[in-house]
Order: sequence, then C-alpha cells, then structure tokens
Amino acid sequence: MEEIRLRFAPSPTGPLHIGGARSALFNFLLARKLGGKLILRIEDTDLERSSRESENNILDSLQWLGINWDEGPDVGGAYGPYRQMERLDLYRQYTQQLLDKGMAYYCYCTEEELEQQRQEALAQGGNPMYNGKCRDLTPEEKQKCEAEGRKPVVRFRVPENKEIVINDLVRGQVVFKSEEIGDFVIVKSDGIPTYNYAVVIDDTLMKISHVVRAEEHLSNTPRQILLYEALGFKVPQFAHISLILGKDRSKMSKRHGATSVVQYKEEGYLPEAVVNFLALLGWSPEGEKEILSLEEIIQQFSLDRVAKNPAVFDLEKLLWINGMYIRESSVERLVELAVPYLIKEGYLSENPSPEEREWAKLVMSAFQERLSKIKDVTEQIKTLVGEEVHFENEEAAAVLEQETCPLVLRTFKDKLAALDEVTPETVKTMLKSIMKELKLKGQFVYMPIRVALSGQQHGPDLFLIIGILGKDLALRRIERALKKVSC
RNA sequence: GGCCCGGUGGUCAAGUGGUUAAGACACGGCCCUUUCAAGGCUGCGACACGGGUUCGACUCCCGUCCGGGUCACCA
Repeated sequence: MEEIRLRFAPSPTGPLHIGGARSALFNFLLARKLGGKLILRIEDTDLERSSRESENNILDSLQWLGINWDEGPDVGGAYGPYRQMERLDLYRQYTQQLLDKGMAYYCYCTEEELEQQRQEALAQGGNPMYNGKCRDLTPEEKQKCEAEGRKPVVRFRVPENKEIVINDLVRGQVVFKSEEIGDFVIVKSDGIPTYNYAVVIDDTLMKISHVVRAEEHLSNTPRQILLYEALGFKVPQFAHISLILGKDRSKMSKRHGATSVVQYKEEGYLPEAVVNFLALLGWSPEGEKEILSLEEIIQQFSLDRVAKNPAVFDLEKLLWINGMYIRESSVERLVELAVPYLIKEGYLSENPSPEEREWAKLVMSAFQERLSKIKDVTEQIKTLVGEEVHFENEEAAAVLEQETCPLVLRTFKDKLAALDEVTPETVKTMLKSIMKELKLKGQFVYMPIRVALSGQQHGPDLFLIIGILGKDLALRRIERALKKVSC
C-alpha cells in the first residue's frame, strides 16, 4: 500500500489568503480522512516577493485555524528541507539530466524578444507561446550569445503530438494536447527553478500521493505531467478544487474586502467558524447539519462531495456561522477574546484588574447572543460607558415624555439606591416590584428606565444593562434623566 | 484570441433519466418576549438558452450565451 501524503505548498509572498487557507484545509481534511500525512512546503523561489515575515504569517494562520502538519520547515521531517530555496542542489542534478538527454535546452532570448513573439502570435489570433527559437542552437550561435553576456534560461522541450490526460479526482478526465504548450522555462537565468519544475521534483521526492490545489493550476498540470514523464517519475493523483470568487464573481481580491486569514482573526472571527465556513464553500456534508466541528468534517469529508463550480464568498453566512460559534462558546473564552479589543478601545486598562475582568464577563454574557463577531462588542458597549447618555433618535427621547416616566424613574432610583447587592436576580425582582407597586404594564416601567440608562430602545435585558453600568453610574444616569424630565 | 473548467432561487448547496427539485444564509410574516437579539414556525424564490437522444430529461449529447482560469525568467 502506498503511503498517503498530501501537501500544502504556499508561496510566502504575503499573508495567508483565504483561498490558500481553503486549499490547505481540503488537503488537511483529506489527509486526516485517509489516515495520511500533511506536509507543509514553502515555495520561496520568487526572490523578489518572498519574505520570512510572510512565511511566519502563513504558519501562524494555519495554526490558528487548527490545520496541523506533520512535516514542514519548522518541524522538519524525513524529506526535507522544506523550503525550495534550500533545495537548489536537488533540482540542479535533474536539470543536468534533462539537458544531457536533450529534453531541455538553453534559451538566450531576451525579454523584449519574447514579448515581441507573444504580440505577434496574439495578433495572428494564435496562442501566445514560445516559438522554439533557441531549440536547436548551434554551438557557434550559443557561443555568440554567451559572448554578448546573455544569461540563458533552461527550457523544457515539449514533445510533439502528445495527448496529456489528467484523471482529476474532482473534475474527471481532462485532456490537453502538447501542441498547445510552448517550450516553457524550468530554470530561470539566475539558476532558480520555476514553479512548474520545482513542484514536480519536490512532490516526487517528498512522496506526495495526492495533489489537492486550486483550479487555477489545472492548466499547469499538463506541463507538470510532461515533466514527470521526462524525469521518469510517477504521476500523483490530482484534485483541482474550484476558486473562491468575490461578490462580483471575479477572483477574490483586496477590493472585495478582507482576503487574508489574519484579517478575519483581527475582526474577531472564531477559527472554528472560519474553518466551518471554508469547508462549506465547495464541499457539502451529507446530512442537513451545517455547523460542524473539525472532527465531524474530517469524518464526513470526501472528494466526491466537492463541487466543481466556483463559489462566491458570502460574508453574511460567515457572520451567521461565527455568531453560532459565539453563542456556543463559554463566557470565559469570549472574555479572553474580547479583552484585547476592550483594551484597545480604552474600555479596560492595559492590565485589567480582577474587577475589570468581572465587568468584561458581564459585558460578554450580555452580548453573547447578539454578536456576529467579537470586535462588534466595542461598538455595542458604547452606550453603556461614560456619564453622557445619547438618545439614539427622537423616538427614544420621546419615551421619557411619558406621563408616568418621572414616577417610574424616581421609584427605580430609590429602590436601586437601597439595593445592597446588584445582581441580575436582585435587579430582576426589584423591577418586578416596581410594576406591582405602581400597577403599570411592563413597557411603561422597562422602557423609560432602559432609555434613561442607555439612550437606546433596544439592547440586552435591562437587568444585565444595570449590571454593566454598575449601581453608581446607573444612579447618576437616572438622575440626569430625571432632571431633564422634571423641567 | 487559443486551450481548459464551470453554469440549480440574491448567495452556498443537495440532486446523478421518472422527486411536490432538499437544506442553509439573506429577505417577508407569525409566535415567544418589557425592547432588541437569539430561538420556534411559516412564506417568497431556481434547473442560462436552443436543438437533439429517450416513453420520459435539471440529469446524457451537440450548439449558443454567460462566468472563471490559463497561455510569465509569479507561484
């Protein structure tokens, strides 16, 4: 039995993209489902754009999501190194092999020449591919180019009249013709291999059995298969999953909003929610239950249930899923998550005291049911902090004009002042007693107090609001309202 | 432009020749409730189009249209 080995191979050219996260997730899911391993490989051959900072961000993001790998640049493994730039020697020997066999050749064309070729091909309505100019350079021609100081690239000699068949695990059979593929570069003029080349050698050397990646790579696959065959390597199984699109149905990009995993983390999304959402984008569980833990998803995961069509990223649904997870969370966890936001907005001091943490707990239990993402709590809490009460609108202000309002507020003030312990329970019974004594319907008691305390007609249960404000501030806000009402 | 992949409600998405074409998000209504939210119930809403094949097509074939990807010394 062949060992099951999957990999996620990002380029460290920026923070982990949401689409990359989904590729990583699907690889992870399949690896776990099949009892195989997940390998993390860093494809850092683009010297211009690659950075260690991005690499770290990618690892952090994956870890945050709960996507763990068995081998990688940080943990090592038997098939390392796991950064392509540390594997240059490995590629070199295969390049020599291809060169010796005449399956690859040096090309001295300049960028300008290539650009011109492309334009010409395009103008003739053809495929803008390399025309094979340097395919059969004589030693003299070569020498001339060298003398001019030209640095050659290595191109792969694409065989003629060949059908390349991909048996894709999600797309089925896809056929390409070799005539549609021009001789492509496998080693750049600086000696660094290109993606299509390095990926083949690495996947082979790392014994990757299944390559699960985004659909944008489907058209690259025939090139890679040609390379596998030229090198005498075994071709792995391929599975190309569809892309994630923005609202306007084009590929997800910055203008669609947050595209990187850290941005979602910073907005206050829970990792389980992001994972759950991503899994549902292009895959569907068998049952009707959509809120699933990673374990449940692994159990149910299968490539047969992966959709072929691209999926539009629906933030509304992510928000909903996130809200579901927030509601399922313990208040303690929510407090941990919320504290940084609360500190940042100045609602808590840098090192929150036990009292402040207790307050944060009141806040989070009050808002747990109504948050879609943790960060929103800073917005929601605004009305419950400070001396000033701002009425959300005229309608709210009008509540205080009610005839019975002064009486209600005064009664409430006295009773609250007399309360020894302000807990949800004591406040609750206190409020009920006001209803009874004054013989007033709920709305004539609760609404004026609510508006006087928060300026809002809507919000968490009144007794929770009072807990968050605290006895003293609540009293002062009532007094202010009372002053306004009595004149 | 050539090649490749795709096209079920606004969005995600079941479905694999015969179904009243699931479900979820969003949206509307009702219930619950002192408010909102959450929750429960309910409603609106779809097989891109045109030809075939077949007794019968969302499902199979062809064409058209639409969307996306790719054709880099980026991955």
